[in-house]
Amino acid sequence: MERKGRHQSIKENTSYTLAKTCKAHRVAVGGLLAQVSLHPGQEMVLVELWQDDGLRGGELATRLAVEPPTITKMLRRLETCGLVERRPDPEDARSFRVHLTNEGRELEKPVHRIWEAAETKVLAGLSSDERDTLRELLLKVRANLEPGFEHVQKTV
Amino acid sequence: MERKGRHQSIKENTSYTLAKTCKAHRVAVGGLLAQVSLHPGQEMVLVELWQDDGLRGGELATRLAVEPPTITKMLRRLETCGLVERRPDPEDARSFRVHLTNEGRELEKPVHRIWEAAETKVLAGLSSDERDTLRELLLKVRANLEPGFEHVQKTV
DNA sequence: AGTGTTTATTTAGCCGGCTAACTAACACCG
DNA sequence: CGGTGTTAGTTAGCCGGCTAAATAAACACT
Repeated sequence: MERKGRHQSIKENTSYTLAKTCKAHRVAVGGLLAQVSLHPGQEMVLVELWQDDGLRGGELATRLAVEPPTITKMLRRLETCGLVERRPDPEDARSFRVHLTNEGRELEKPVHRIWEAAETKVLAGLSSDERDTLRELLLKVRANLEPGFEHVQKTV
Repeated sequence: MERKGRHQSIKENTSYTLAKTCKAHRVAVGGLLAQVSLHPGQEMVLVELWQDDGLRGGELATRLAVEPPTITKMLRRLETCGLVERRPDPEDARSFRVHLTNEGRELEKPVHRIWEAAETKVLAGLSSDERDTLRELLLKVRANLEPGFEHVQKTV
């Protein structure tokens, strides 16, 4: 019976394990982010801005692989918190540029430390080889799932 | 400079890649689940019920690693859709049992197929060894992150 | 120039998820 | 028996995410 698939239950899927692992990860990071009064997801906006301040709203949405309305609301809240500010785009009156405030810039190190703590927890008990392998495999999977994301294999 | 950590940017973290990979996965599965009018996350409730019909609300929350209010709202919606029904627990008047309706049961195969499609997409281009390795590594990471989740190594 | 189309963003409203605060039933124990 | 504390769920309200529909500026073409 049930000869169609390899799996008795969805729970056997690697896909399922990926989802559950990620949920656990989000919970873990979320708990740490609360220390700096950030909600899970908001740090991703800041990561992009720390790298390239002054992005346009649409570009942010693209980079985060998120729909525009999500950015609208997140930016409103981040602006209310005083972490970013929106400035009109001189080249296009439809657009705006998102800039970090000093307060936003000051969060970089704390959030960096939080992500390092998460990294440590995630990789605990894995050998150096296993860590590299996991990273490479996740990048491959991401390339499979995310159109437009291309994984360039590390020079091995 | 910046001798403290190995990473220049959070984007180098395996942790970051895990989060991004999972987001892509959620989007992919979500797109497919729309075919059966399910929102991402709802299928997890059904997975538990397909395995053990008649669970109590609290038990569902525990298994999904979700807070009770989340279950309250999800069940209300699933009930409205006619996929599950709540029946009073004869042994405890505070509690209730969640039972699948016929309609809920009928979703098992379609959702199963959807997850298999996702699985195929996730694992595309990975060798059999790589697939096993990915699965094992994800389980280890999950065990690192999720208190109470223990990964029993497969007999190798 | 004027009309039509495409592009950037917002609004409204829904869903999954959370915390905090509340209610109601059970359980225990003096 | 009755009071106290614990346990199961709900409500309210917030945040990240989505879709559909509206707005408004830029562009494109006659």
